[in-house]
Amino acid sequence: MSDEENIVQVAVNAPLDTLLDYRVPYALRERGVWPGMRVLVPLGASERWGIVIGGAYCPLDGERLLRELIDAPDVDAILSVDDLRLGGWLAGYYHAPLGEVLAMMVPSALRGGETWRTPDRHGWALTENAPMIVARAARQTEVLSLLREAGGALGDEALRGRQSTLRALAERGWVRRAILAESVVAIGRGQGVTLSDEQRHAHEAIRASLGRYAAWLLHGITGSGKTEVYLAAVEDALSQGAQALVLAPEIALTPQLVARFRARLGERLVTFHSGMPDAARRDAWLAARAGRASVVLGTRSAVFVPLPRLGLIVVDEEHDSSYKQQDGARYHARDVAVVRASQRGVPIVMGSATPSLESLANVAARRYGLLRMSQRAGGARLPRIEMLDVRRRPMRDGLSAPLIERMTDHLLDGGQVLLFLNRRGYAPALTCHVCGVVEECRHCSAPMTVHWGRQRLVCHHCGAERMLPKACGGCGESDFDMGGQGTERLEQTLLGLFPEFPLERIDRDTTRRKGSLEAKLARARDGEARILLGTQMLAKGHDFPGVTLAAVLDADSGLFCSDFRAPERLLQLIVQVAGRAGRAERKGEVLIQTHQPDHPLLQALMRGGFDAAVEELMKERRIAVLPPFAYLALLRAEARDAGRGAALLERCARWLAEFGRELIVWGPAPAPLERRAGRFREQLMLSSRRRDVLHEALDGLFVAIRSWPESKGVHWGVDVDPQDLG
DNA sequence: ACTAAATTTGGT
DNA sequence: CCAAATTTAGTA
Repeated sequence: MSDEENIVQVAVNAPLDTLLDYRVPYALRERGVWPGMRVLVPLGASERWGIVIGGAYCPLDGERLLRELIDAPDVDAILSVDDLRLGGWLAGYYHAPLGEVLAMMVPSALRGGETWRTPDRHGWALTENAPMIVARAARQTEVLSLLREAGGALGDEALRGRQSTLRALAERGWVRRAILAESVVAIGRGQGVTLSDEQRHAHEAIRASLGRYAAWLLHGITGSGKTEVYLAAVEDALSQGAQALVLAPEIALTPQLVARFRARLGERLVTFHSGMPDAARRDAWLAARAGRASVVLGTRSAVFVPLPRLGLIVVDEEHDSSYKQQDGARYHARDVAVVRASQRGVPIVMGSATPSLESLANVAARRYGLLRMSQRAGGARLPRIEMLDVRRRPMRDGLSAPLIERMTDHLLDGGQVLLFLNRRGYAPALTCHVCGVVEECRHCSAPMTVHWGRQRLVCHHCGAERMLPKACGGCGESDFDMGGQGTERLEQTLLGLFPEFPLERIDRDTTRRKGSLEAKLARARDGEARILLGTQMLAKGHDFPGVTLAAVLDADSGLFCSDFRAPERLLQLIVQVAGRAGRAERKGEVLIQTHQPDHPLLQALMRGGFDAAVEELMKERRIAVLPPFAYLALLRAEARDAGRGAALLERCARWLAEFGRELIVWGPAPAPLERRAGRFREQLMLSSRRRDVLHEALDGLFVAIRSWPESKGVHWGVDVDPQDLG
């Protein structure tokens, strides 16, 4: 066939399990079409975008004619061979369609028809003397930081509606008109920073591994100065002319990390996270791709930012579960980062004060090197952790008398107090005191949370809201019981107990408005707020030097939970919380309220700290054949009517039985939240000590499922290495 | 995902 | 009984 040379395989952005072949039309042949290029293709009756994977030499057998590409607007491939290789691994490992994976690797502003090589794009650029903030000019400060985040310059289209602000800034000489292809200002290497012995040791190990693949776990307690090590290693990479990729869990939650990187690396740094406008994300992505930006600091999705001269990857807080994507291709950014480092032959540094069991197991298996830092900068001491046995103690809305006493001591002593309660709202349920009916979400099989301030019931799973009922729907009486604690109720209790001490509640409900989190954190840091109350949110990566007492109000909820990772998360919370208390000269205290003081995990923690507690968790995981001693995949099935999902998974379980003892199958069982958003959810857990067996089983199973009648009308999918089983 | 085709539902 | 609603198959 004479057309052989002019046929390409395309990974179309659609949930297809194969690549599709297309003919290259006459008009596109001269310029050529090659792997990594974006192409617009006909698919059924519509048009879709895809990425060229390669040439095809053996098109469809049979006489059916291949269809032609509609367009290939770019002059060059948008994804490099390296990018395609990473995407190929991702699609295989997470069992996601290649076309969807590759689309995910490209920022949304470049996914459609807009061409990305826009010569002479006009915009605005920062000048050298632009300040970080402009006093009493929030709009100007915002524009300056937008420009800074994008690498120093942004196109007009990304700055629409800000023309008057820009004109004001231009008059003061802080911004100027610019053509965007030009390179941005670079500043020199940071100086005057002395590393401690531990930091120097870690830094030297990483430096010695530049230029080849090596994986490092930097296990450093809070305050040991991990960021300084990252910065030193990044500067090493930059001085060799390489680029660096730095991942952090929730960039919006860690402005301090961004500020420190920005201060040291200046305009060579771009940030990349989901809170940025599409145009700014595209510009940061293109700046990295063109080599104009040397360092990319971003969240999960930044793991795909193209870096032609990649020399180092850093993953901060590697244990954090927000690295796991929870929909679509359910990838884990830390694990993708390790694969990327290995494919590109560069070192990766994963840091945490509370490493995941998976990473610790990789250290034990000698796949990762361990770098430990156990000294706190400035000689600050780690706080004492104390268990508070609350059995038979009088409780006042979740606060035991000894805790209230201890809080009083610390507050009168001038200290700050930090309280954790991992449940927002007023009360976790509204129960009729007469007939016992619990107000449930109409779409989920879960009780709705009472939000007193808004006088509403809110479903924390699907977000549904309704008015607080005046009378019980079952019996008509209006005598309700609101047992249990949420942060909103605790706030009221604390306002009553300690009216003279300013309080700051930090959870998703009180930080919804833009900038309110920053404002609250600032009040917490500078000591204006004396009592800090919040959810998980408060434990992540914030420094509160004035805190002398921290308390975990309900440890038991982490000890008895159907999710096998809950105890690990509780341990991480306690140790992270401990790191927040007493960082300055004052020694801190950590209190853990529990009804289970004899629980082996808590006992181990008291006896031998984090390491002993980890050993305890490892023991349990080994016996139960759970990660890191086995690999998991969760098959999910969702259907409008009950039973159909289970029927499909039932057949899957039977089919998988052929793999024998190498593969353990649990279920099918209703998902922890059986009914969610109006659909019934079932799941089947697969576990194997051998990763290859698990993946082989999944590959075979998917081919089989598509031919089964049970799969009709059922939404099904797989989550490889699931984080939470919900 | 999107769309066209096939099948079920449902109202007069 | 036919039109609307819902499910299913296929995409090169």
